[in-house]
Amino acid sequence: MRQDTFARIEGAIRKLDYRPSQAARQLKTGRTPILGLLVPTAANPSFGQLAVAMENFAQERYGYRVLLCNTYRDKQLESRMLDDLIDFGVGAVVVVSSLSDERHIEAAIERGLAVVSFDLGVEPDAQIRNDHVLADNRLAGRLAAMHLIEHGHKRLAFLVPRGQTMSRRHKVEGFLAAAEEAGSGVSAEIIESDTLSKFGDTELCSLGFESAEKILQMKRRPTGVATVNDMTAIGLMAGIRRHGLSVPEDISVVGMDDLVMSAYVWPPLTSVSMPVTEMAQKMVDRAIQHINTPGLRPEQITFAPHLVSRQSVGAPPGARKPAQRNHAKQS
Amino acid sequence: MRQDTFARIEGAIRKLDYRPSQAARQLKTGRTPILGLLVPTAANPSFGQLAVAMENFAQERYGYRVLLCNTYRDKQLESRMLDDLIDFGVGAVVVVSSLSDERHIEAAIERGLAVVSFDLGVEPDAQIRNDHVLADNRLAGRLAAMHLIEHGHKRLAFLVPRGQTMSRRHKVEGFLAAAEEAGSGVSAEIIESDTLSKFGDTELCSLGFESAEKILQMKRRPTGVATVNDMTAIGLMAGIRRHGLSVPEDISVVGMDDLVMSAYVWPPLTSVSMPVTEMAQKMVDRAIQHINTPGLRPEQITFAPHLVSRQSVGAPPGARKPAQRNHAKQS
DNA sequence: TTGAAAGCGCTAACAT
DNA sequence: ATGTTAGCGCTTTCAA
Repeated sequence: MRQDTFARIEGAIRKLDYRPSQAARQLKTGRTPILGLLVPTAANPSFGQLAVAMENFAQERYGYRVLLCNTYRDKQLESRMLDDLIDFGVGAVVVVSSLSDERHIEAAIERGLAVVSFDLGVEPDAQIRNDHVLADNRLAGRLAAMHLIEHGHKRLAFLVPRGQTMSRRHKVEGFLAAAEEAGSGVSAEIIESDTLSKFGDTELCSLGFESAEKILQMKRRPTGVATVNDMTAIGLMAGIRRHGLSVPEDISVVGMDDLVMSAYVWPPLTSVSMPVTEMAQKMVDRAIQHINTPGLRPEQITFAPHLVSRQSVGAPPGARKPAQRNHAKQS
Repeated sequence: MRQDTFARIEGAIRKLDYRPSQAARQLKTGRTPILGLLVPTAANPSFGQLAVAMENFAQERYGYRVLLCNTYRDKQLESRMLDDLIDFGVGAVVVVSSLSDERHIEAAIERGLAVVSFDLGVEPDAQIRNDHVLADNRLAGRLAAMHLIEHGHKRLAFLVPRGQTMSRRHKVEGFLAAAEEAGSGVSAEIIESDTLSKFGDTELCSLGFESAEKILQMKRRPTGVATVNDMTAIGLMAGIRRHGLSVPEDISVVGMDDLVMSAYVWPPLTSVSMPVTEMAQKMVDRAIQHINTPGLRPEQITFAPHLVSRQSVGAPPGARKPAQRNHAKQS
């Protein structure tokens, strides 16, 4: 193109301050620079962090924006959202740990949507039908158990909300496996808490809070308990205090997610940290690649978590001295 | 339309499973069922909650979806986002408390975008150029101060992050006014903390944490301090503990926002609660109304906050017995 | 009551 | 190197 033609056009653009219509462009090309993101709820800061990390990278790197949808882990809503996104011309979506049944997602894939599942493993035998980006959740469970065991705990427990996701199941498996391997006298139990409302992820704190009673009433009360996420762990610690016991003196607690806030609560929460930012970036990369190269082969990409040790884990009560309980309330 | 024609069409729709293209529809009608939402960062759970409340209502009530953008309170980013939203054909946007300068927002309004400002007051003399939905922040500040005063505190302080927003300014004004009115021996100071990074809202906790030192070194150390939000308050409490003092025995703390998590931290945080859900719904209502009736007159709508009393506020040290400090660390 | 056609603002393919 | 044109899939208006 000639210099002056270019200048002339530039001038016109400026003068009319012309901005291309995305709608028209999309109608022509069939694509729109938007990525979908389905999370249980943005009110849970761990998903909030994920959303921010994705939005940031998608924008900086590819000029894509992110359309955020809260699914409340509701299958109905989820598939309506998927449909809507397709109607908007969105080409790729990141779906965060829906409950295990994926039929509605497969339907969306059939209709041409590229989907990247977050934190949802694939059954060993099953064929991978779309990308999966996830933390090594078995390792996460294992890290939690090992940390507790290293501190001398023999009676472990793992607290999970009722709704099963694959990531939760894997965490449980890893936790149990590590306890088993520790052998001699180490026992581990799974405590399934009831979720009442469907807005499960907002009530994660209260769920942990209420589970405290259940745990404290067990005949062989555990001295070290892990939870699937930090919100639940924080609620659990509050519940334990409410019953007059303290963390970690009476019961040690380890969470998962390593929320920013977890370092500031009392006691500072020991937690299994997931590399959220890297995972977010990988998901965006994959999503865009799928848009650009239709036939792309689905992959499963796993990231390793690591444990961040703070002060919610200590020695079990009576580790040295003969068993003796401390009823002093924190204050 | 005749019965059978209708049936025939329905049948075709089903058979081809036809779904109208939003892009084409938008190109024709000039509108798209999407609302924009600009927040400092979705990683801050208070904005996460807001986003959820809006998304929920917009979808249920009007069939609109929400496009969430994280601004980091960065003017540059903010206006790029506004431009993008206009290009996408978005008709209305909710903007959460940008720093005071609103020129870029006015530019967007000029270009036909309807904007609803959240938590951003209008200067008394200034003309209202767009909708404003906000909490009565002066009242919020006042409630915090009064609560402290009722518990016998004489030396108050209010902790604010450096970046000025109108809502922060109003909180400060209310706080100061209430202290003033209490008269006799009640003093109040403003402590402005430095924010280092531009990602201010993610680091709110650490900001509170680091401000503890500043507060504890004051010659006439305050016994009751309020903060602009719960994240900062939680960080502050952690900082106070770090220096060997406890909340509320040595220093009482009151936050603002009343995050779900605030009830579960230790000590449970007393906080000024804003009616987020109602505000979110009002904003969506206004946004849609602006889209449907172009000439609509801008309004300023204020919601009253209320104080939720928990355990982070107590009597000042030495209220009964002669001054005596408690150096016991919580545990 | 139904069918036909114009045109929204772009992009891609083609003609100059 | 530049200009022209068809058509993406709808809605709206007008004709039958």
